[in-house]
Amino acid sequence: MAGNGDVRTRRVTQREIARIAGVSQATVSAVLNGSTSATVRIPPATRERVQRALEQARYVADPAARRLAGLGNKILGVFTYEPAMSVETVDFYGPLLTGIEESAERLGCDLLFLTASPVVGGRRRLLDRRTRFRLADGCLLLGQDMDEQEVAELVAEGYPCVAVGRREEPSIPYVGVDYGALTLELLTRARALGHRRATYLHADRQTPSALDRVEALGRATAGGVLDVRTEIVTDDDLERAARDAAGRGETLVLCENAFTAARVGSALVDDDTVSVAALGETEGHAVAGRQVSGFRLPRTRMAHEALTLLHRIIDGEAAPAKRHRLLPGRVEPGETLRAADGASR
Amino acid sequence: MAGNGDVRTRRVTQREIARIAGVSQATVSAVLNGSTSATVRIPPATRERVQRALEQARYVADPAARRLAGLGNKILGVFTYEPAMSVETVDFYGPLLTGIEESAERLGCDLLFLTASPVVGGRRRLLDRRTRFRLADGCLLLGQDMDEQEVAELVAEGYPCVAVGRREEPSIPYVGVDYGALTLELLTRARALGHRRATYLHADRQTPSALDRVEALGRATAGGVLDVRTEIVTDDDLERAARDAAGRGETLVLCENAFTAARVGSALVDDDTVSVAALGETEGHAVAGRQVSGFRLPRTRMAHEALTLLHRIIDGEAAPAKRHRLLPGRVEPGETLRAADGASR
DNA sequence: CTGAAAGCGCTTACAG
DNA sequence: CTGAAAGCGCTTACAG
Repeated sequence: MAGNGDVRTRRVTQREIARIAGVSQATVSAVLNGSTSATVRIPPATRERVQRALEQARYVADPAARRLAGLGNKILGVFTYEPAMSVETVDFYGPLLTGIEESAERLGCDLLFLTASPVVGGRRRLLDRRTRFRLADGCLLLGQDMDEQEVAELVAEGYPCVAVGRREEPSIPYVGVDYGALTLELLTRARALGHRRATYLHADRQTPSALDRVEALGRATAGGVLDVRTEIVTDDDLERAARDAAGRGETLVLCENAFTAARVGSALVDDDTVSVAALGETEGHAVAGRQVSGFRLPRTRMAHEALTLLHRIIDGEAAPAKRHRLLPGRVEPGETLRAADGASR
Repeated sequence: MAGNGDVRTRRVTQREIARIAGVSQATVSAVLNGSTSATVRIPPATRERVQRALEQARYVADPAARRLAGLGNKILGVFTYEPAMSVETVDFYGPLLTGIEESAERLGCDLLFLTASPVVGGRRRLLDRRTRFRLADGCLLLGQDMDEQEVAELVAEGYPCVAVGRREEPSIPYVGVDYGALTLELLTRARALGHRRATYLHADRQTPSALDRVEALGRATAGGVLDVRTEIVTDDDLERAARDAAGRGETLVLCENAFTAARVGSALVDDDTVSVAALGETEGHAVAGRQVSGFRLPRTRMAHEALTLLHRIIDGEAAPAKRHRLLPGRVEPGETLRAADGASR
């Protein structure tokens, strides 16, 4: 069968090293692994002889064999529910990938990107016969639209995973961003600028971080910070909904992300009485030359923390209580959130 | 030893499936592998029973065991001599990564990024005890500054590799860009615009593609297309060398890449008599709002072709003659290469 | 201190 | 048609 042929390459094994050094294969293994067992103490002379043979023959352990024998390989899996390096998604994934690569290098780990997993219904299947994450010591999970049940199964089996982004399912370790705190901070700022009533336009996604934002808006309303109406809109309805909000005399339209905020901003560009802000990363997004107000998310750091957490879990060093982290972000004041009276900020 | 502990997770094996289905483990393997041997013909009834057990127990083959048993794993290694996903290098590697991910998905392969290999003297070591590319069926090699000898050793051992970028060492398969043809095309264009004498400022790197450019310039000079002087400059000397060229009455300064071209362009921005062009990718580079003249390189396609070639070599399907490919690029006319008389193009 | 042996999960001739 | 057996390269108790 093509693509499945014998790919063994002639290479140096421990047996060969043993022959050269005049010891047993088990001794070579012991030298390599720093004499694990307390009983095993190899005399310096033997050790050196083996080391020399190792160097000379350029021995490299076969990771498959190590793995099969029950050892870790310092390989971390990366599972993305959608392509991560494509032109469309690089905005979101790019900073994460930067952090992942950096951390992997620092931790001395290789990265297995599970690009082969079949895409069913627009997202990759994690639990599939063809998914090979088991070669990795553990796996990082990236993507908005994650099947938490699947991940929970994996975790229950004892396989180390860490999600990037908050998860509901309590068994799943994650590193996310504190959208609740960011949302509240932005609203507080809006209030200081004179805003009293706002509308949040969203697509009603049920991801944890989407829910965090809605929940924070509710708390802000209840707490008297700002009176926020929420409205579920489709993509086609965005501009209409924004104009309606303006018609009701609201002075602020909040959007789920920079893209929708930019569209709303464009639709209201002639209306100085309405501000716009996104409850998401807005770097590089502008309306009529004005930086969109919103958040700065520490994406590279998230990746870094997630990989570090994964590494700890693999090492059995992460107490369950430390498996959930929300990192703080920063509010980007931007230029589309202005004073409520229409004056420039 | 931390980080090296037992990472086996309790999982379903063929033996377990065999027990459920009431057959031998070997039969399970035969069913899974589509009855390779001609002698093996499993009756539909048995096959179905096994299939059901496989589904029900969510069997996933252990890639390490498959590998050890001599089969391919559909894992392609990616070795980059420098970080590929960092902010500094994403310009160069980004389009390559896009192509790599796409192709891997299409080929049904996972990607092993060898981020763990130790960096010695500013670049990653390929042949090192810690390098785990052997887990992959083959390996893609990315980076300007490649130790061809090392790679040749790997190839000689029978390990499938493909380099991105032309290589001198004839045993190394590669997919590169035809810098020679691009350089000639740009010079021909310059001649049509009235240029007769130019200087090429370069750092005297000895990479194959750097040499291709110099060689093409030599041919162009010998062939009477354009009289090109070449000058080796350090980074600090760039502006001085460019002004000298102008002083000698040359009308065109050629640079190695868009960054140096932009610097030269800035230094000569007041001098309408001197044009600037880069013998490299210039997308997104401008001087005083003018797109830098140069090349458009098919980086995504290169990655795609390289991965496809690697896949073929692994399958034993690539005739040695087909292991070297130079793809055509496109000359980007840009706005910094103007008519030699200083008029706008 | 060191070697022989079992076992990790799989494939692949080879007997029945 | 199906099972028993050897072997891939490694680790790890366990005997000597």
